[in-house]
Amino acid sequence: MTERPLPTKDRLIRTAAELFRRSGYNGVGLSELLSAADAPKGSLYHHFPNGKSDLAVAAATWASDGMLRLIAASFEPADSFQDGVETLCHKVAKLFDKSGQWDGCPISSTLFEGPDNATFRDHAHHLYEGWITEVAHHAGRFGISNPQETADTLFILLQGGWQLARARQSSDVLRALPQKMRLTKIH
Amino acid sequence: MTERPLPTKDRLIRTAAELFRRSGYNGVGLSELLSAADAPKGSLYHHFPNGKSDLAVAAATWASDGMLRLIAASFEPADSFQDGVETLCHKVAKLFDKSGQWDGCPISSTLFEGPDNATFRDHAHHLYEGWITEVAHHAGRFGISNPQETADTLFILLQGGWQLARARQSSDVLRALPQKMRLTKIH
DNA sequence: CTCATTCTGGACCAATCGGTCTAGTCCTGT
DNA sequence: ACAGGACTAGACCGATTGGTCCAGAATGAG
Repeated sequence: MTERPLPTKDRLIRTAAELFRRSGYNGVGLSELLSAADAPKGSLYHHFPNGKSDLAVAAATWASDGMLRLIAASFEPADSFQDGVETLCHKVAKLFDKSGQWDGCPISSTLFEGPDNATFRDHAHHLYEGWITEVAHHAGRFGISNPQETADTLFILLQGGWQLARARQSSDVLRALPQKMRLTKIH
Repeated sequence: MTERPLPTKDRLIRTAAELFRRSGYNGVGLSELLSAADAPKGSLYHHFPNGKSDLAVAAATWASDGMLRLIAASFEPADSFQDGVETLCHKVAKLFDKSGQWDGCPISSTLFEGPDNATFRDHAHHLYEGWITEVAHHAGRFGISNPQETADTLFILLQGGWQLARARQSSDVLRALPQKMRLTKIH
């Protein structure tokens, strides 16, 4: 086992991402968070001077980076755009199953709540557009005619599909997405 | 003006639905809720013995009924299923704009948080399937070959579209949904 | 070894949380 | 007129919230 102690800051970010995804920004108290991360309060406010909100932004960014890596890992070795879509949806479905079939989208759970802070909204928008840009890049690479719109569609299907999967407690919906996507516009 | 005083119970449900949609179940305190509804605490616990959670279920149900009426109002006078989809997406876009382009889905904001109560999850599932069943009914009525799957797709597009619209602070995404739907499966 | 900096540990705080409880008001049926 | 249930009003409660603060441990540079 790689029993790496992992620095406190990273431990905070990871557990924050996990807990916020499960219960939402307002559903997680600092005490619960700190005990889960096994860190004292002083460390939190040392690494994140603005406390909970700073940590939430960091956690959402970290989670978003993971998604970007998932997208890249799906499309880079793919033979076609449709092939990448298939792989991505499959990976997301696995992620869903591993998350206990209940957690929400890490970004919306973390940033779409809490203070109706403009910073939160803008950051969420920024992260989402990052996903879409990454998908659009690959769409263009595979010669899809309207990469931006195609990326939008995939994003919408994944978000909506995740929501329905959550309600049904089943990843079947997510696995069926590529078919819907195929019928959409990949000529 | 129809200055109907509206009974306390209904006032509680309506304001609860509104506030939960905006800030999520855990983002709204009883004090804020009660002052917004101009009701004392005693009334809440008279009408909803289990307090906040009972109220949340009632609020989500009320909001869901509104959505069911929106679906019916879109498909009943329609000339075709695709026509109904167009109308529905248009209506939802208007709703989005009227909500200040920030509120979430009333059901997920209210029930997908809070206690990881099984009751909440089941009720959310029940309400969502109600929407889908209603759409599927109209899809069948218009001779769509696979009404259930078509209804699923529309639900997914609306949920995902709403999410993206929220991030972009624009209802354009929602208005563009019918086109994606058309390309999807209506023969 | 020494000193400065970074980081940890946790006591402490006011504010707010959801919830309980009871005294009183209002409304309705008789 | 009066009885009785439906409803309101809000004081009050213990628990928990996010946040502050500082003493001290650990660390790295000279």
